[in-house]
Amino acid sequence: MSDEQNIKLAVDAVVFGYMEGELYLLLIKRKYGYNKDSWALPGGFVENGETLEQAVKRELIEETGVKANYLEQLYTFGEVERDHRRRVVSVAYIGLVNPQLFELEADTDASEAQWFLIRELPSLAFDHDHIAQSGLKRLRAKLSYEPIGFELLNSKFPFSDLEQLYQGILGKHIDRRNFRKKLLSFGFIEETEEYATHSGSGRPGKLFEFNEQKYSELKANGIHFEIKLA
Amino acid sequence: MSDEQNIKLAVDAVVFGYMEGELYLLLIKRKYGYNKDSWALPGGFVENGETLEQAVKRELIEETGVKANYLEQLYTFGEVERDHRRRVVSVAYIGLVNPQLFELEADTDASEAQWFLIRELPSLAFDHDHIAQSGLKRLRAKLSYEPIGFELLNSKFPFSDLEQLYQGILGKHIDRRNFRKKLLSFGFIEETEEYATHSGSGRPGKLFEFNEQKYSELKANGIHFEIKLA
DNA sequence: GCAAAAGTGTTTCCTTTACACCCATGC
DNA sequence: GCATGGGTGTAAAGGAAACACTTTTGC
Repeated sequence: MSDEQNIKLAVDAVVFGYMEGELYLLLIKRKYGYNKDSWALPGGFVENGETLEQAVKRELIEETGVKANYLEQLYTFGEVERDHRRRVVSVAYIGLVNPQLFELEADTDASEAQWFLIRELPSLAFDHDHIAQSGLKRLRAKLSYEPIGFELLNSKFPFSDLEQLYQGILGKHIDRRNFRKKLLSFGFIEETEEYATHSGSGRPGKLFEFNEQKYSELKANGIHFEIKLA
Repeated sequence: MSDEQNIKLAVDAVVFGYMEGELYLLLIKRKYGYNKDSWALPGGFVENGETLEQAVKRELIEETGVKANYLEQLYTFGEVERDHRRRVVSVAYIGLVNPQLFELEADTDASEAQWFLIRELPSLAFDHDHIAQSGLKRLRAKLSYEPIGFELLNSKFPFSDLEQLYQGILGKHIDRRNFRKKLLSFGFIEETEEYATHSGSGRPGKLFEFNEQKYSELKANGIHFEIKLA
């Protein structure tokens, strides 16, 4: 029985980054084989001795040099013809990364790795357009009912960064006062004594930091968070 | 290269049924191989020419005779040691079924198929306990922010059935008046002119039906549904 | 001193909750 | 006629939304 008879299992990563008010997606250019030279999501086959999550992390590092500190399983794509060469089922993950923390380095299968503005994506190999869109949809949904997104920022950030992040990703205007009131009311965002170094004009804002532990505690008790999309 | 070198891909189904105020889980007794005679979730290997969803549907029918009218992907379980014999990664689905519509028939790999009260589950083969619990958690979460659950009832049902279903699954008391008001306010539950045939004592209630189309339209526009768990 | 962003409270509105009595039916 | 579940409205409380002026800084 040839290899052609078996279903191969792969993982793909939809990794988002955020810089200066804009959301980016991490893509690689494939070095070998079918779909060579087209842009695609980082990913690859799962090896026998590793879990799915280990596989994504490994592929991400190999292909881009990025180590995602937030990873969550998105969906498993199992259409029969998603890869024309052979049957491949792929488990997709969402990752969040602060791009400033990594220098992109294409290593193995990828000849290039690059951040693309989310609203200027090239067309992607296989069904990766579809996977990326699902990822984006999930990110938006999740952001609006769970305060993730701190992974996209520096560990200390002015409040306006958070605002902009939310507005950027959700594509909506958010009332500054209500947003700040709400997020601070949970208690997992803490004020530090530092101030932003003036990154332009205007009054420098205080820096805040995310208290992951407090967040986990609250979450365990059923946090109730929601940013309306109106 | 022996078969042992390849990862096998399976699907498993966490199928819920609802009868007389109680939530049930559909289990099979395995006929062959390792874990023979222990209870397990219906499921099996994905074949090369079928999608994941087709595989679940096929296995469900083969092993239990049940045709789920609601199926949603739950999660993909990829721990290395979840099956001690060889590497198996499993894509789990949640299904909802009105048990009264089917006679259980174990067919191929299963020697028996049976509905188990959710609070009296036997211990299951492999990591199926874990999968089942994830499924239950998801069902509860989903039920509380999206009005699924009509698949568990007859197509025409008295309002009290819905109430009981919600209370049964969420394990909480719900105010009858507020619940009815809220659900009817969406407009996808329609009053019929029929009345329940007295299934006991008391005044027979009007029968309602779920208008799936209206529901889909609303959902597309971003429905806002939530049943508080307090 | 002016342009740019940060910081801050109050009022209005709407949604959610709590709550109790009458009605139809079977026995 | 009584036991059982069905049907219904209103008031109070709480959370979300709308909204504008003052402060600090760089230039």
